[in-house]
Amino acid sequence: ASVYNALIKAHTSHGAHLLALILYTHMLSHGTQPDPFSFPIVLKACANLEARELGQQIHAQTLKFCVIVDPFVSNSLILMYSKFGLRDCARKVFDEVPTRNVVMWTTMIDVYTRAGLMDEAAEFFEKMPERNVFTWTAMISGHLRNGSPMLALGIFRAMQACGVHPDEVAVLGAISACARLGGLGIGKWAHVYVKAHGLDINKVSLANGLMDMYVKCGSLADALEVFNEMPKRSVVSYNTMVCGLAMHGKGKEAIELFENMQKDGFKPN
RNA sequence: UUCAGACCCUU
Repeated sequence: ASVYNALIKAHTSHGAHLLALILYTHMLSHGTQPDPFSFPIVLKACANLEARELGQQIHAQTLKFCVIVDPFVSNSLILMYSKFGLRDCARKVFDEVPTRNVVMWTTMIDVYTRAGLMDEAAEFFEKMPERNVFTWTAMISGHLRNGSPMLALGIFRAMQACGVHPDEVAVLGAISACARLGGLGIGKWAHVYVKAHGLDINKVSLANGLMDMYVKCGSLADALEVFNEMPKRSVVSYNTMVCGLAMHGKGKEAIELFENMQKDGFKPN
């Protein structure tokens, strides 16, 4: 099965989910049994294709072929059902797992925040035995999605108070909260934190987030500095800066940058 | 050989 798994995985990572599933059924019909490594790959493909019937069939197969409940498989089932919009099914899988790990708890929190059920998310957050940076960031992103940047910042602070070190995604959440609140002071602190802790500022989304924060907090000069120092830019980087210049009354500079963007080979979207 | 925060950050 491991040879098939590698092949199936190669297809899913290129977005060819349907081909992956065809390959999987080919494997079954040729007498090769799936192993616990097969299911997460193929369940994710079902989730992406919203293939509900097949997903349920494969759920049945996990019960048939797995002697013990594999945490990777359980989590993939929870994710798949939540993508189908079947929150109760996701919850049922979670409730029936004998030993839950931090990934499953975090997945459930994410499911609830996406549904706007922040009370349920908070309840899970408090109940769970251990939390890591993914868990904390899921709560931060959840509050941002649901229009509570103040609460997002509160969670970020609590995370640090608990001794969990923020990574790029966590800091980006805090930066995004600052942008919405106009909190230049904390935003600058976050920028310093990124530099001081060697977080990867070359991650385009992190630099984009910093630029956006500076623009919205009224510091165009800082935004331009981040932009100029970016080794790699995306079309979003240019959009952010063009809009930033325009919002700050620099119409001419905005148009110039818009033209430079096209010279750099970026097509306006 | 397999899972979670990032269909995110700009408009």
